[in-house]
Amino acid sequence: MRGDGRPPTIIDVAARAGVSKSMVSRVYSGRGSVSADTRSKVLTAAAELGYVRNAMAASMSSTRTNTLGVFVRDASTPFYGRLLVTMSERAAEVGYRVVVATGSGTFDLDDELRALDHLVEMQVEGLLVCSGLLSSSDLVIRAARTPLVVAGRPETAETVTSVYCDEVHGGRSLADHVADLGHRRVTVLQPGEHQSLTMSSRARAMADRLLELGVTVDPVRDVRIEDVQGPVDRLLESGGSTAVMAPSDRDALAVMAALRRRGVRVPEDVSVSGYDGVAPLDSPAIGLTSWAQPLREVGRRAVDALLARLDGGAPAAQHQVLLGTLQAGRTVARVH
Amino acid sequence: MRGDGRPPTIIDVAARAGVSKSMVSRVYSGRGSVSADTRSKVLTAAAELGYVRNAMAASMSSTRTNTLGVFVRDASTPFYGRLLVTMSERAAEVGYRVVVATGSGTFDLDDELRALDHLVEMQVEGLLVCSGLLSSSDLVIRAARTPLVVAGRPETAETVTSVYCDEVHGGRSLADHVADLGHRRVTVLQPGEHQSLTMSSRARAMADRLLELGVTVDPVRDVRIEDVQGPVDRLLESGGSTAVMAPSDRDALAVMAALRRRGVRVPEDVSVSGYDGVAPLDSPAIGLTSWAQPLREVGRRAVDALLARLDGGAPAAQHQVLLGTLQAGRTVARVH
DNA sequence: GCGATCGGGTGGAACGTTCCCACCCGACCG
DNA sequence: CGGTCGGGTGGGAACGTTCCACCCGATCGC
Repeated sequence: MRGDGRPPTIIDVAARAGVSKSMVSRVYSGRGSVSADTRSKVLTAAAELGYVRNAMAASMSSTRTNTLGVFVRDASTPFYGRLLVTMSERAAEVGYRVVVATGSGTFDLDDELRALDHLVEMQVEGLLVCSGLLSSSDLVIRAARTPLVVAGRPETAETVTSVYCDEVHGGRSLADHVADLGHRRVTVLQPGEHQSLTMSSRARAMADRLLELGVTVDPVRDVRIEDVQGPVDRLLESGGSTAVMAPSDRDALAVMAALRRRGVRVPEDVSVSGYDGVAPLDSPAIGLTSWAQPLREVGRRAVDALLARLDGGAPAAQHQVLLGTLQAGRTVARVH
Repeated sequence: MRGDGRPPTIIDVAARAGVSKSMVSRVYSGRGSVSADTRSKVLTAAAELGYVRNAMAASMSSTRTNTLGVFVRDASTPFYGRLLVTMSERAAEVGYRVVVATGSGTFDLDDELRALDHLVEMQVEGLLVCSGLLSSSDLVIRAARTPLVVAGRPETAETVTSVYCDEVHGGRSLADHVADLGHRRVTVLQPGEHQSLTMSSRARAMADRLLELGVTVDPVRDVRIEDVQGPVDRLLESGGSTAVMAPSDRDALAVMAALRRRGVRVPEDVSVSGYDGVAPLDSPAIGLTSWAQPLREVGRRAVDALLARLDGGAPAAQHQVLLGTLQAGRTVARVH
């Protein structure tokens, strides 16, 4: 060991074990052949010294990091949290490490781009991006350098692979369910495209389908979750709609809170539906009616798609579209 | 640029800009002085080449990574998710990067230890650990090499710094609330210490306080969240308790689901309380009565405590204990 | 019995940065 | 007017691994 306080290196271990540093490297990297005798000498010397391998130096030298970068918009939400966990699980299964960058509610576009660039600087071999905010062109630039897979939101750019759910199918199916239960006039919350691509498209699908079915739609456009009270109050004043379809579970919860504040019962007086099907709102104790996205499947497939590109063969870009399932809860009641 | 397909390095940039590699390094690391002219020459050359800095090589050479490692037990839960996001936010504020490792529901102790060791191998300068599973002695060993802060669970070891909430205060206060509302017989779900240190101690505090107040306690020990139906059924048969206190919001939700399955209304027939105060159950739409832990504060302070140790001065180990606040919802009703 | 093969081993050159030291030169000081 | 200072610059030695070329002796097929 060196005199100073720095942690021991393979050279220190080699000296103590009486072998060359190459042997220590072989023991730890698992490449090349080592006799049982040498291996145990190295291992005991390492244990005595308290040696731990320097993964950075290793990948610096081998120019392989065995690491995937995951960016999620906000890990504290169940949607992205679930995606993050499945991805890191799957990556671990196939022998990759994961470096995670997460934003938060207050994160803006520049922050997200910076976080993404950080990941690239850390020499990740591939990038998994989960965010509705980043624009396609921003991603294309980065995808030129590092293989990139977008998960959880549609992406049609040629050079970017993506795995996502069919928002139109989901929105229409959920609208079917609401109409089936007898609702003839429905308020649909429709965020703008600048707020979220996924939410606006699923909400548009809901409205379109309802109209097709002859249901009257009260559209509320560009509504933000913080001020959902106003639209809800107006809905109650005009008194027409028997149901509110929100573009996400989170929005549905906000609507339910606003209704409750006015003494309106869900679903006896007004029905409410969400979208995403995230925990814990799917619990029977709450019973939110929603459209469940197969997030585990999305996460798993996104990792696999990225790996396929990394391991060579895979075509430049492929787009996998998954379907979800109806989560029929208690917040949408039958009307007569 | 080199002939092969490898990404450009500072040497390539230097050649193109007509300066030495030292200059390029200075421009990107911000250390040392560079004339405005040289800086712009370097920057344009870099842009033309599509150069991105290799963060690994940089920290390899400087033996400083500017990176903190965060381990959370399961990022998909709101509790750990919140902790993770606040920590990464705070770290970003003070100029550190974060490498995250997350387990999942199926993660066992060995997996957690491996994940922790991975983080250390990646040369993080400090470790933030959020998990009720890891034993104190496992952590002490790792803390010897890398400064380590435990967040969200009590830790009394000498060499480990910790930031956590006072479980006894919280448990007792919540018990006070339930007793105040007139409940004279209460079922308390008490997990074993091997399941979770925090949950078992808060549950014990609840039971103790209720007994002090002359309330009859029906203890249910070592209950697991999957089979909460049995205890709930027995409670209904014996018919004594007017309230169930669960050791977490998640457990409370499971109890509510089990009650509903038997046609029992909450809170009209039986009251239920949780613990943690996590989103989205704190929404007025749901109104779960709980004890809210100041997770943002825990996360922020944990990062700051770690930084204090890194920047030298801080004492070997300090333990910060925070208090929570009552989240009075609607799931615990007044009884007469 | 002899070249080919193979398991086990060595030493040194990468990998892409940072950091230290040496150097130059113009400005300022006594 | 010589000496000192400091901004700007270049060269080379780290940093801790992996990987490659090479070496040695034992076994193998013929």
